Amino acid sequence: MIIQLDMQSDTPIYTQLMNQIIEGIASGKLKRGESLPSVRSLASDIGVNLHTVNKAYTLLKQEEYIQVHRQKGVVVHPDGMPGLTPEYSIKQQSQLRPVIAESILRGISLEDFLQTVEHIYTDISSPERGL
Amino acid sequence: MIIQLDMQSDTPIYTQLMNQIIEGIASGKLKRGESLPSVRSLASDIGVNLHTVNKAYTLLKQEEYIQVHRQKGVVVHPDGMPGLTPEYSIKQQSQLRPVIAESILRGISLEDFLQTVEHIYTDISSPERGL
DNA sequence: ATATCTGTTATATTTGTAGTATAACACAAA
DNA sequence: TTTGTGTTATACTACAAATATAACAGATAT
Repeated sequence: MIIQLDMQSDTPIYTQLMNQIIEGIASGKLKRGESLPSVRSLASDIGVNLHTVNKAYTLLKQEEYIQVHRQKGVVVHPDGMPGLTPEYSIKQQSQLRPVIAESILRGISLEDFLQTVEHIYTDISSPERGL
Repeated sequence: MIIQLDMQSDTPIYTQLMNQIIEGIASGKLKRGESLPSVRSLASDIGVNLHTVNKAYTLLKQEEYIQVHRQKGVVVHPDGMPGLTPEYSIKQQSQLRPVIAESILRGISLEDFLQTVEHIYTDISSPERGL
């Protein structure tokens, strides 16, 4: 999987990494049990420090999106992803609320907002598949 | 308007302030031209430094959500809010994308996600009105 | 066995942001 | 002239992000 980083972004590198891996799993480009690069090789590839990658992996592990074996390396969680937990539901709503509020402030209708969401949703879940 | 801050949150205070003022405007609790507390009085009220409030106000001014007069103080922008600009559209999508990706990863259907969004949207735009 | 490749842990350092603490300036109203 | 605005400047502490090395622990290949 190709990782694209924006070093000028105010989003931390480890967060950008997490987001891209999450989107990779969500889109199906990364499948259950599939291997991810080692912390060192990925760090080397994208030109960042080992610890930056390690932080992203550690957080993804905490959320049970990936598994880490001491010698086998890092793999997408083979048992599948966790579902909609109460904790995630709270996190999700606290992430959405400010975005929705600002959109309302700018006069964006519910219908338009839902359409934007739907567009992004389908864009992520229906990637160009080289079948 | 009552401001509620979470000093334990990893969201910066000035961001929490911005979010609450934005939601206040979005909900109609804060109306066009309505006065906001001075930087000093608000800072004193919520127990933070003058500069923290000033930073929130400065950013809200940059987005044209409020107006700042040197002596009259701070008011909600009297000319109304800016609409859906291209810049905001990009910002909005970059905020939504990671949330949507993670929800897809956790198996949340488009319909369920849209329902969550709709719930938050109506919750913000239909506050308890003491008419 | 012994290199080698994993993740992991431990320090230390640099850089930038968040937040605080004072102080002063510019301007306008009382 | 005093007072209350926003504004600006400076300095400081605290913390997070990121880097730089180094070493440790475990498993695999040679």
